[in-house]
This record gives sequence, C-alpha cells and structure tokens, in this order.
Amino acid sequence: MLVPAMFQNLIGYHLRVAQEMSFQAFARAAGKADLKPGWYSLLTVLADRESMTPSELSRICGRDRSTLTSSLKALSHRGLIERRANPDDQRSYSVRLTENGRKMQERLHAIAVVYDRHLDEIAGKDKAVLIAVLGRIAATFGTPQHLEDAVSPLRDLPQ
Amino acid sequence: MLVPAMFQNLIGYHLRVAQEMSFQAFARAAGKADLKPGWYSLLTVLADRESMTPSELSRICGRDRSTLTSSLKALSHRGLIERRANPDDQRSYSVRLTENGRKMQERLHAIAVVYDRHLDEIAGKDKAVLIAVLGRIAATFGTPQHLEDAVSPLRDLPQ
DNA sequence: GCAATATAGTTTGATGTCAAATTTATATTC
DNA sequence: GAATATAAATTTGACATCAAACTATATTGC
Repeated sequence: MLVPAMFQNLIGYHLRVAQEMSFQAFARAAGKADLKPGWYSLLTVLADRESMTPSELSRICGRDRSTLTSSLKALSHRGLIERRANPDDQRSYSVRLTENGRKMQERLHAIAVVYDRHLDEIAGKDKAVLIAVLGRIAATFGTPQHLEDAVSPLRDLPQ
Repeated sequence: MLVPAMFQNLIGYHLRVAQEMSFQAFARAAGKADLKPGWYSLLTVLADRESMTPSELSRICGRDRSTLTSSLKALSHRGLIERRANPDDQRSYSVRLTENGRKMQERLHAIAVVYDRHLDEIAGKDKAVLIAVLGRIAATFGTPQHLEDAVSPLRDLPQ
C-alpha cells in the first residue's frame, strides 16, 4: 500500500486511514445485508434504554437534532422504532425500539463484532497497547459532550 | 474517559473515537485560522509533486473524482492551484500548486504537525507499534482479497 | 396573567460525499 | 478506417450532515 513519504511518520494519517478502511469494510458488509451503518449507533443507544427523546438521542449520538428527523422517519417507517407522544409536553415525543428494531440492532452488532475479530487478529499481541494508546488519544483531545453523555446509558450494560 | 461496557473490548470503537477526537481538534484549529481542513489533503499531496491530474489526485486522496471537481474549482478560484492543459490528451489537464497554494499548505501543515506532536507524546514508546498496527489494519481492510468488493481506495489525510 | 424567553422538533439551505449517467477524447478491434 | 470500447472529467441525483430559521409549546419574570 502506497503511503506518501511525507505522511509516513504522521500518526494522524495512519489513524485516519485505518479508521476509514475498517469502517468502510463494516459499512459494505452491513450494506450487503441491506442495513444502513448509520442506524447502528441509533439502534444501539436505544437498545439500552426504555425510550428516549430525539434530542437526547441526538446528544448521545453526536449528531445534530435536525439530522435525526429523517433518520427517525426512516426507522419508524420500517417499523424499527415507534414514537409515543409525551402527555406532559406536546412538543416532544419519545422513541423506543420495536421487536424488529431490536433484531436489526443485533444483526448490525453481529456484523460489527465480526469486523472487530478481524481487528483483533490484526492487532494480535499488540491489542492491549493499541487500545491503551487510542484511549489516551481520545482522552487527551477532549471528550465531546455527546460521547460523555453516551457513556451513561451504556455504562452498566451486562457484559 | 468512560467507555461503554459493550464497546470497551472493541478495537473499532476506540479507533473511531480516537480518530474523531484528534481530527476534530485539528479541524477546530484550522477553522480558527479560516482554513478548510478539506483542502489539506489535496494541497499536501500536490505539494509533493510537480503536478497531477484530477484522477491521480482522486486515487491518492481516496475521494471520488466527481467530488474533486468542486474542490478544485474552489482552490483554483482562490488562486491556490492552477490548471494546465495536457497537450497529449485533450480530455485531461494537470493541476499544480501556486505560490499562494504552497503557503496555504504550509499553514495547514503546521497546524497538523502541532497535533501530530501531541499524538507523538501520547504514543510515546508505543509509536512504532501503533503505526505498525494501524498500517496492518489499513492494508487488510483496504485490500480486496479480504472482502469480495474490489474497493480499495487509498485514503489520506484528515480533511 | 401576560409578555418575553427558552425549548422540542422540523424545515430549509449549504456543503461534501458517492454512484450513475453524460460528454468528449483517445484506444482498440475488426 | 469505421465501429466499438475505454478513459478523463463533469453533471446529476441521492444522501448525510450541520447551522440557521421556523413553528408550536412551555417556562419564566415582571
């Protein structure tokens, strides 16, 4: 694989390439199963909660609220989520997974796990070091609010 | 930083978060200097070459050729690159940096290098291992043999 | 109690991306 | 040498995304 000489020593370059390549592999696999990779984070966050409002989901997934409008419409139209009016606030509504939505989340997660096994094999004995360094990078460059928030709902998941 | 339990053993998760954090830091810094991070990869690749065609640039930067059309128009309009007709092939033309383009590339590169120094410090003695593993990931997922799809564009810098 | 302000969600507009179709030019084949 | 195929760049269409404007409802402050 050809790497421009001037990038050879830049960690940021390798980080970006590796991330994009592995994500694209996941996206292609999901696409073949007619699954949108963009759904993965939404469904996975929802899978751990009774229900959430679009705004909460937006903060946790790190995407603008306006972006979720069409995603939620698509997910709802496909019967993967359902909306429920909030009796206390007529502006708002809550979203929760349907049974099909849960199955879809599991399918996507299964695909993600398969790709992560590839990553495990590639990393080999360096896996612990890799995860440690990546963790330090994430911590150093600051944790955006959306990821900070994302932690709380998922923190206590059964292993 | 807290990591959701269901993700804490997934390399892909740490890879994505680390990449997202460091790229956003770079993008914010570039944005403050009124620079489009999307220009960085194009200008940097061009900075290393006499000239290139849009197709070569597209392959090296891993973006679809059609995507480059508007970018090159913007860069050209700003006087950062110039186009030259190819006398041997009237369909094609070459692109090269202007003096201003080189200055702009240097400004962006300086910002990128600052962030990569942070990454160096964070990686410390693990830098070589990190780059090696990231390289293997890119090579594996960017190589068609591992996936039926023959999609293996070369990715490049944060943009 | 009502006007001002804030909030939830959507709509709109701009940008960046890919894929497919198009156009024009070059190569290949018969 | 004409027909066909390939190639370079662009155009078009479909999305995803963010930010700003907008609508409808809630909350706050006076």
